[in-house]
Amino acid sequence: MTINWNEIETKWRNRWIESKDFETSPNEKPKKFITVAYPYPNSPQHIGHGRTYTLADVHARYYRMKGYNVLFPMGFHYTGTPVLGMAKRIQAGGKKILDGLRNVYHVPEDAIKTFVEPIKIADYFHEEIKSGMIEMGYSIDWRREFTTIVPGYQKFIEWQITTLKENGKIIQGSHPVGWCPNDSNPVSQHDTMGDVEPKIDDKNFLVKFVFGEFIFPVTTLRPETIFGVTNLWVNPNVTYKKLTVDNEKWIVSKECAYKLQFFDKEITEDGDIAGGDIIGKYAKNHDGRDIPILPADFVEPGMGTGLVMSVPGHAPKDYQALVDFKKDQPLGSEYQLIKPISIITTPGYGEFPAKEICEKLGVTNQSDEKLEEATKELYLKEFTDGKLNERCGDFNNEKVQFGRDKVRAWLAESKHLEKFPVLENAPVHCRCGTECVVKILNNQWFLNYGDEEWKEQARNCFDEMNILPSNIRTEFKEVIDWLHERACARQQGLGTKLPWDKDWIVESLSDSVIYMAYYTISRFVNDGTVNAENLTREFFDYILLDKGDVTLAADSSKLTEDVITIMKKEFQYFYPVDSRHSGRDLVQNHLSFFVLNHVAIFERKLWPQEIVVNGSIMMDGAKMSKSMGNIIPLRAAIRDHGADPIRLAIISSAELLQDADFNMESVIGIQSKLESLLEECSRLKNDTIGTLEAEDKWILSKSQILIGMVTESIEKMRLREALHDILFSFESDLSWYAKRVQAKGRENVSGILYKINSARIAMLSPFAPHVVDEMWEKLGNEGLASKSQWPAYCIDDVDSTSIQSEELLKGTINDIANILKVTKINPKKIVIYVNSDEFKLTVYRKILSIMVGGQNNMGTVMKELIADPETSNAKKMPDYIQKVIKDLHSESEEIKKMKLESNSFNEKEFLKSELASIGKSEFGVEVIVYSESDSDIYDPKGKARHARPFKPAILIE
RNA sequence: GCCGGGAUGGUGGAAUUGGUAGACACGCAAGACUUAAAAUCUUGUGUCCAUUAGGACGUGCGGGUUCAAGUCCCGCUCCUGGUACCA
Repeated sequence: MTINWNEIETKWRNRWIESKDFETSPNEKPKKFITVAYPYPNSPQHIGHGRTYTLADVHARYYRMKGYNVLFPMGFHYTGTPVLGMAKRIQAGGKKILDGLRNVYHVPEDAIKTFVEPIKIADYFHEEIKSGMIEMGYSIDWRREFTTIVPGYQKFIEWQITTLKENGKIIQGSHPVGWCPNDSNPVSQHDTMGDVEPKIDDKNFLVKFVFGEFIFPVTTLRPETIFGVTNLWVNPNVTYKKLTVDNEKWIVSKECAYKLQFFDKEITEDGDIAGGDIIGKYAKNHDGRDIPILPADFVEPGMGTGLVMSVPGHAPKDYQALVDFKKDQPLGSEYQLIKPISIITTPGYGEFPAKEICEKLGVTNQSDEKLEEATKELYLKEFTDGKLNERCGDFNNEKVQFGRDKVRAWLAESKHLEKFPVLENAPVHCRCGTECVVKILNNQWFLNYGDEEWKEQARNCFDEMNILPSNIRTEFKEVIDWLHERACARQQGLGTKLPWDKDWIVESLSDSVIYMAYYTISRFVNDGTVNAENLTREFFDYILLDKGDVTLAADSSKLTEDVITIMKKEFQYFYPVDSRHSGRDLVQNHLSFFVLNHVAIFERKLWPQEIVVNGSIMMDGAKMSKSMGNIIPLRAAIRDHGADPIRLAIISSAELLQDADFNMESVIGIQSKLESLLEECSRLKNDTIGTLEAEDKWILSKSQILIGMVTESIEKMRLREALHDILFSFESDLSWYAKRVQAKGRENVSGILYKINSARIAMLSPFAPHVVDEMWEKLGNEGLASKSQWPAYCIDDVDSTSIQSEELLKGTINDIANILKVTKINPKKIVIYVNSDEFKLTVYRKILSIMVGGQNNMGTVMKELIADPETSNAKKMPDYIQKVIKDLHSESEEIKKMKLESNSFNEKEFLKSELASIGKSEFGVEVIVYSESDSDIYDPKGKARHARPFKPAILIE
């Protein structure tokens, strides 16, 4: 059978929409509130985006079948800058982006024409993504949909940010950003040529030397080396500038003077000074030592301040420059007395590591390229393994990696040091062509995530929360420890203005942290019950925080008390969030902020209950990227292969946190699996079930076990495993059952198969909802599978005796087949000997009980056997013990437990009645069963004595 | 660099608390069916040695703990996510 996926999917999707299956309002049932991070609509969805949403949808559908009233809503995150950059590029006729829109995303020309306006881009992809979500069968309550720039949402964000400010979570300070001097705007990846992210190196510092009335600032990444300074380097060919910087007189290069303009300092220019005029003089360092100023051509005016401090003991470049310099100096010159100063002790290096490494690598002069390598190697080694020595005063014996920060703090305190952030990956160019600089924004607004008390509350929340998979918990812990102030407003982009400072827009990762609460309100905004103007501060305070009272809220919002009460009930019913799904890339930001903001705003009982994190999707081993290369648009994939096969392929490709490698072969495999399942369902009928035979009891028990396992897996969001069990593992049980039924020539099993498959199909419904509703219909069941009850797992329905007896039968058949394979005998007669020795059985069960307890060492088992008077004679049969241990060792924990639980049964009777049919059909000869103690036993080769419980001896002639 | 996560056959990946490593799927090979091919079905498939029986080795590398290590500990190598105005 070949399925027309789109036809089936449309049929059922329409059915769901007509009966408003996913429109969820408060009722008397217990609720689950499942949310996913909403998408940013600047491109169509591809398979990779589909993963998180599909996982969440399966989760939602599962809970719905479990009897919960499940709310699964969706919004669209318009906040931010990417569409601004896109619009700019489109307006400029950027070929790359236009090609991408036309050829990869297949956006119609009419739409592209409108894309010069950022909102139109978002609107277009919003609809595109929404259509994809509908086509994927996501069970979303679309009545609650919103974008983050609608007035109602903006009111909500204003309330949120005001509340945070009043709770003392927002502070003002300075912050370095990448900046375009031409546009007077911060630049991000989307604003630069080549889409490079301007990276700011905040670990770069400026150290001040005193030069007469002037300050002589040099930059360094290693402030601790101040103790090892022997001289300063100045380029003799450069003309430097004299500046007044906040009441200090500085000498810096022209390039540095330009950069300083953006550092929030008051600067006036006082004229030039030639490098040559400074050389040969002395500057004083932090402790008043006279430091000679020497010439060096390698000093680049564009780097740092254009002035360099020389630490020849530990910096290979400085060492080599000093060597080169001394060569040109007369023998008696005082400069010949300049010697490197050793300040760091590093294992593997002597007093002057810079000298050693230069000699090791054979560096010949200061323009030698090997100096880069030498610097890198030594820098790292000294950082990780080095210790400051006695020349470093109070910092003697500090490890470099800790000492550096202490030295920095100490120098900063005495005003000898300040920050000098630089662009790590300079030069970065803005799209306008201007080279970007670092700008210090001094009136920046921050969320104070560094606040210890706040962190502690977040930790409490995490401690109580369910985190799936659990091994990501440590990462959250690290993130909370490491978080500090984070800018929460920016100067451009779509979004909501800061209520108290309208020059700023609430940053996109700060306006998306507690919006799940807004889903309970948006329904009323969308249907016109309330307008944005009604959403006042007192209104939100009353509904979300239970502050004030209904009268106050009604007065302020101009709404009736009834409406407010209904809305408050809606919020109280659905909140808190029961599960939040997201990709792993959001752990360090969104998900952590989500928790931090909840604990800052809401009372404890409204804190989130669970976070589920999934890995990304790879395509043929490579990450799917927006650079428009290897993406598969979701809607195209649905059209070509069907939504259900895509859903299953996404889920079955990897466990939750693993990166999933998506490939089309698996989609094809899944399609054929679903096709044969649908076919099977068309054949089965709800016949009455007669008297149960051994294999019927077994397969019914196995299906109960399947229900138990699948339910447990889904609870832990181990969806790959659950799906695997439903589709594949259980298949092998069914084929064994088919073999047994066929061997007996039975025709009366349709009712049993119907029952089993109904449960199996129902469990598949959250995963492949469309085709399963079709299967459900084919089975002749009432209603929809997606609205049916999740199959109940009942431990009492598991017949452990039938499981172990069937295992015995399978094992015996297997053993016979193995012997036949090895011996290549063409069997004429097969004889089975069953154990009947009571003592052997007692010992067997004793060993079983020991092994279920976790022990399986021969010595331990033997000791325990001997200790028990009932089995102490076992010491005479070590060979038997060893074999039994081996037998049991190869069985799963569950089987062992079941064997132990169930009372022993009559092996002989069972094998006699069941082995005949299957033996005949498998091997084509009669299989005769004897008990070891039977008087009429046929045992020409004396095999019978080898029989063990659950391991009959076998004779083949 | 720092903070996380990871490395298992030809491939994707199982092995959940230390207890048969390689489940399951793909691929490949042989066979059946077919004029042929595709599809389907059956069988085989970690490596090496061995005609067989069987044996040895084997989870990135080097050590260690344990009766037992893919799993725990120490030291490396490589890959990967994040690294703060990207959503």
